Amino acid sequence: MPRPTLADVARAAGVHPGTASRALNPDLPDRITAATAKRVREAAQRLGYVVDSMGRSLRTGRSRTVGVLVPDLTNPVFPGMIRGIEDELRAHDYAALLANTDNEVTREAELIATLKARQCDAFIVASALRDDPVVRELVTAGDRVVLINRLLDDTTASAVLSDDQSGVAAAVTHLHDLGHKAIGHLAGPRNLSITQARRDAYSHSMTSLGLRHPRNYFVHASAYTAAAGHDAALRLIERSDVTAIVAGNDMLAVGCYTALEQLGLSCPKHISVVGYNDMPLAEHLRPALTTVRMPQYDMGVEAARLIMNILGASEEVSPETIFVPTELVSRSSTAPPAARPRAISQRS
Amino acid sequence: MPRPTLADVARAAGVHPGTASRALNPDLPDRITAATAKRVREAAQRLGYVVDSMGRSLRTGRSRTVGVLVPDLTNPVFPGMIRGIEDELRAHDYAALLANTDNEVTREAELIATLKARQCDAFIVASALRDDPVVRELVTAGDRVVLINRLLDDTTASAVLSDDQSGVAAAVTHLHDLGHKAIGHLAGPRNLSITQARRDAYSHSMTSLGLRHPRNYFVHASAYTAAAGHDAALRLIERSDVTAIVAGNDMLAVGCYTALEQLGLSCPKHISVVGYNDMPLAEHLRPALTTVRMPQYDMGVEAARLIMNILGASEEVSPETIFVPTELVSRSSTAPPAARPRAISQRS
DNA sequence: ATGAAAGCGCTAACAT
DNA sequence: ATGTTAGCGCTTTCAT
Repeated sequence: MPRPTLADVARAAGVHPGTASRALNPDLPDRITAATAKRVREAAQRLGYVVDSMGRSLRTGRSRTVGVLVPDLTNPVFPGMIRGIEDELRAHDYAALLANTDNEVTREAELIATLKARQCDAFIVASALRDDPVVRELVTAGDRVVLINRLLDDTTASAVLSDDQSGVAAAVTHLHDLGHKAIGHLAGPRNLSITQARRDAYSHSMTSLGLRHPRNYFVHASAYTAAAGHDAALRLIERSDVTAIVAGNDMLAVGCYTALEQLGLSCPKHISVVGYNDMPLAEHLRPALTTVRMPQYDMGVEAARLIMNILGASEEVSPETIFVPTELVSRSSTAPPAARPRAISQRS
Repeated sequence: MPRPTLADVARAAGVHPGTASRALNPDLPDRITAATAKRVREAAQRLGYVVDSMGRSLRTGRSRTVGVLVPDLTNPVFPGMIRGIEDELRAHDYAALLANTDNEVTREAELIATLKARQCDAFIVASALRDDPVVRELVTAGDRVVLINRLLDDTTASAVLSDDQSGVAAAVTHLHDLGHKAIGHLAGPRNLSITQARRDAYSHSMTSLGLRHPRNYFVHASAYTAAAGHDAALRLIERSDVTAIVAGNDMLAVGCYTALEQLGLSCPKHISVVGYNDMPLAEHLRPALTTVRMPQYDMGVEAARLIMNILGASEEVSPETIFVPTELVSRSSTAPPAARPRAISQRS
């Protein structure tokens, strides 16, 4: 026997479909007798009825679905956020439609089109570039959008961010407390807002501690990956006398590790490294990575809450930015500075 | 102006909606004049028309959506698979609806109900327990299901698996070639089919190499996590004289690392460790993990292909099992055996 | 080859 | 408080 329909339930309960609908959606204007409501619910239960979301969506114009765009699911930061998003959405009877953009704007555009075709009510975007044309279009066109771990240049949208200012400050201060003066920064690619935020936070922290930070103390990696971090770390270490590195995220910190290994240097003996995010497995790297913990799950939850607020409001709500607090997790990749050995083995 | 509908396109092209529908879905029985087809397509293009999948689904009874159930997105094996699934599905104009089961059967049941309500045409399940009642129900009820990296006891369903037999054999042989005789196995939880498959493969490999493998040479971890692996590895090392461990997956191998560290032993000096999966970051652990690579992305692609075949067929297709080949990746966690130091520090 | 019309399952406006 | 009715956007059978 096929899936029971609302009409089946209504028939079984001896009422009309409209009544059955109202009985099962108690928050509607017109109320229903407790008795009939009960009868309908029981019939639904007995037949194993579940609403057909297609029929409902077609009628209401809303799908109770939120599109979630991430740049790369294999980056371990995102799964945590997604869990948070999913859990919070489900609590409101919404589902997440997930898509990878691969950091490609064209793919992002394509996916957004697909998601719109599937009638997503809103979008949570973790993949936005600073000048992302597709996402900007989405925001300016009045679609409901929440950014997560990202911002757009020149366009305000609701967003959930970690408090990079205090996070980076904690990292720099931690290294300073250990006795480091020559602290470098391995920044991510320029086209992401977090890169800029963390770099500014680095400069600001160094300045307020009275530490020099000449141009050769920081370098940009071409992506937030271990490989790009490796290349950039080689440049940073060869061109400067830094005894410690604040990496833009944990994957870049991993790149520092492999660069140090290649140069015959050891962490934290010769150079200390601090990451950012506290991704899964960070504590299982060797040395265990000192890093700034970003509450990924909570960020996801907050993003979903923002979206639910926006969807629940009858009028347009003004954009809101939520900063989640960070926490320095001190492990084994940081130690007091020691002299770097004279001869650095050249690149292979 | 609101999203254009098919009627809008039809009007713009000077045809009736039915004709427009046929023009845009070229693989239907009745063909259309090349001229009108072109006219309709151009109108659609011009207006920026995208089909409303709700309307279509309501009419056709199919949603072009596949539910994907994973036990835990933060386990780094799954993102790769999901990427493969997504890419292949999208090539056929299908979307994936993703959900985490958290390894809880009740949550799994709930999610499947939700996904059914959203009219998923099929399911790809990476979360099935050997005796999973919910998934079994799905299979026996005739729903379209493909399992990935999992099997059910007593119920045949289409599945994509890694070739554990040869994968584990490669690991054992590798250790044997290095000179190890006392090779232990750190297995996963008993309620998963891969645990059983890998354990059987271990026994079989040991036997065919003529190696002893008494009961104290293997132990089950309570979950495929680093913490559970840690506990089980302590038991294995304390109760046996193994000089090498084949771990059920990479997370368990990480547990071996921390257990060894706690015991004051070093890897690979005192004990060699081989993982399974070659998850992201495996090469960035210290020591870099020797492991059996499982082509996660390809497995996802294969699972999606199976589903597309099943969905495309007019009749019921008989279940098919695809084994993907594995490859041993030799890194730094394996080396020739050395005597284990006499005194093992007791557990803290 | 195209037009006409019905209907998928649901909800909301209107009627009682 | 409940019944009646219309229609969301699409596909498809039937007619021409």
